[in-house]
Amino acid sequence: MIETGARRREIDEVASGLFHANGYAATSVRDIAKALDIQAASMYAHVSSKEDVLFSIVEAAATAFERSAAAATADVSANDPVDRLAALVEAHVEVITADPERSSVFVTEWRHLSPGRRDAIGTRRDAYEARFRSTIEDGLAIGAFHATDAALAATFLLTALNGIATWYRPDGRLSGDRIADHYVDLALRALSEDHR
Amino acid sequence: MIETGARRREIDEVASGLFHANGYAATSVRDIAKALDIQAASMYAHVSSKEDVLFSIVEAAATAFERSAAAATADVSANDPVDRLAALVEAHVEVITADPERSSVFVTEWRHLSPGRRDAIGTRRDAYEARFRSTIEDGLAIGAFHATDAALAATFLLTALNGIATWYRPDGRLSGDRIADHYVDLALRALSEDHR
DNA sequence: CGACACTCCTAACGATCGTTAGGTAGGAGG
DNA sequence: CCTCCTACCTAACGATCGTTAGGAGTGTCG
Repeated sequence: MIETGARRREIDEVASGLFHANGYAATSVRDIAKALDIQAASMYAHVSSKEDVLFSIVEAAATAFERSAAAATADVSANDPVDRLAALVEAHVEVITADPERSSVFVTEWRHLSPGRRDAIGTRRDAYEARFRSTIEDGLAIGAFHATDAALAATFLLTALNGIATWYRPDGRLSGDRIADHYVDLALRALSEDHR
Repeated sequence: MIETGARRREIDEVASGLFHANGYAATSVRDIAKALDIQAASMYAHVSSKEDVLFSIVEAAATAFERSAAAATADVSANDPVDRLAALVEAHVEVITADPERSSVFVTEWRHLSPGRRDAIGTRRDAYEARFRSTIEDGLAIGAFHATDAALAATFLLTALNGIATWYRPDGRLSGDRIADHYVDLALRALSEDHR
C-alpha cells in the first residue's frame, strides 16, 4: 500500500533536503515534520516509518539513474563505446544536477536502509556500474580505450561523477550543462587512446 | 589538556572503524565503549565529548594529508607541474590506503563537527584543494595540460581520489600501490596535452 | 443527508541518547 | 605505610528518539 499523493511527495522532497544537509541518522522525524509545519505523529498518516521515506527517495533516484542511462544508450549512435561512455557520463551528470539533494541521499545514505532493501539497491547499483564497466571493456576490445583496469576505471569515473552531488549548487558558478561537458571531456581523455 | 595516552589512541582507532561503518550520527558512545569492553561512562575519563573523538580523528587525517602532500612536492624533481600532480595523486592515495577508515571519516563525517571546528577543517581542506588547483593552473600556463577549468578539474580529481576511502579494502583485489599507479595514469591522461 | 477518506491534532509509550556524579580497585612513588 | 593517579565501575539525569492510540475537522461523493 504505497501512498503516492501530493503530500507524500512533499515529504520526500523536504526529507531529501534535510537528509542531504544533515544526513539520515542526524535528521529526526520531528525535523521533517517541522519543515512541513505539522506534528511528527501526523507524518505517520502518510508513511509507515522513517526508513520508508529514505527508501522512497533512494528508490526514485535509482530509477532516475537507470532510466536516464537506458535512454542515453538506446540511441543508435551509441554503438561506438566512446560515444556510449560519453552518453552515460552526460546522462549521469544530468540526473544529479536535476535533483542534487535526492542524488546525494542516494549516493551517501543508502547504507542506512534495512538489510533487505540495502541489498536490493546494491544489486541495482552493481548493474548500473556494470554499464560503465562493460562499455569500457568494449572500448578496450576495439582499441579505442587505453589499456587499463576496466573495473577500476569505472569506479574512478563513477566516484568522480557522484561527487558532483555533494558540491553542486544550482546557483553556483557552473551550470549542469557546463559541468557535463567538462566531465565528458575529462572522462574521455582519461580513457581514450587518441582523444585530443 | 589533550590526552594522548595509549587508551586514548585506541578510542580513536575503534571509533574510526565504527564511524566508517555506520556513520558518526548512527554510532553511539555506548557502541564505542562496547567495542573497547568498557562502560559508556568510562569513556569520559579519556574524552570530554563524543564530538571530541570525531574531531581528533578528522584532525589527524587532515594532518596526514597535508604532511604527505608537502613531502611529495618538496622533492626538487616536482617542479614540473605534471610531475607535481602525479606526486600529489600518489601521496593522496597512499594516505587513504594506509588508513581507509580514518580517511573516510575525514571525507564523509566532518560536517558533524561543531561550527567552529568545521570551519577550521574547511579552511584546511580549501588549502589542500588549492595545491591541486594551482598545480593544474601551472600546467595550463606552460601548455602541459589541456585547457580546461582548473578548479573543476581539481574537484573532479579529488572526488575520484576520496572515493577510494569508501570502497577500498586492504584485502581487496588491488593493492594500494596498484591503485595509486592506475589513478596517477588516469589523472595525467585526463589532464595532459600529450600524455600517452 | 450520510458515509467515507484524508489530514492533522494531543498525549503519551518505552527505548535510547550524551553526559554527570560519586565511588572503588590497583599500581607507582615518597 | 600512605598518598596520589589512572582506569574503570554503578546509577542516574534530562533530553530526544521513533512510534502508537485515539479523536476531530474538512471535503467529496453517493
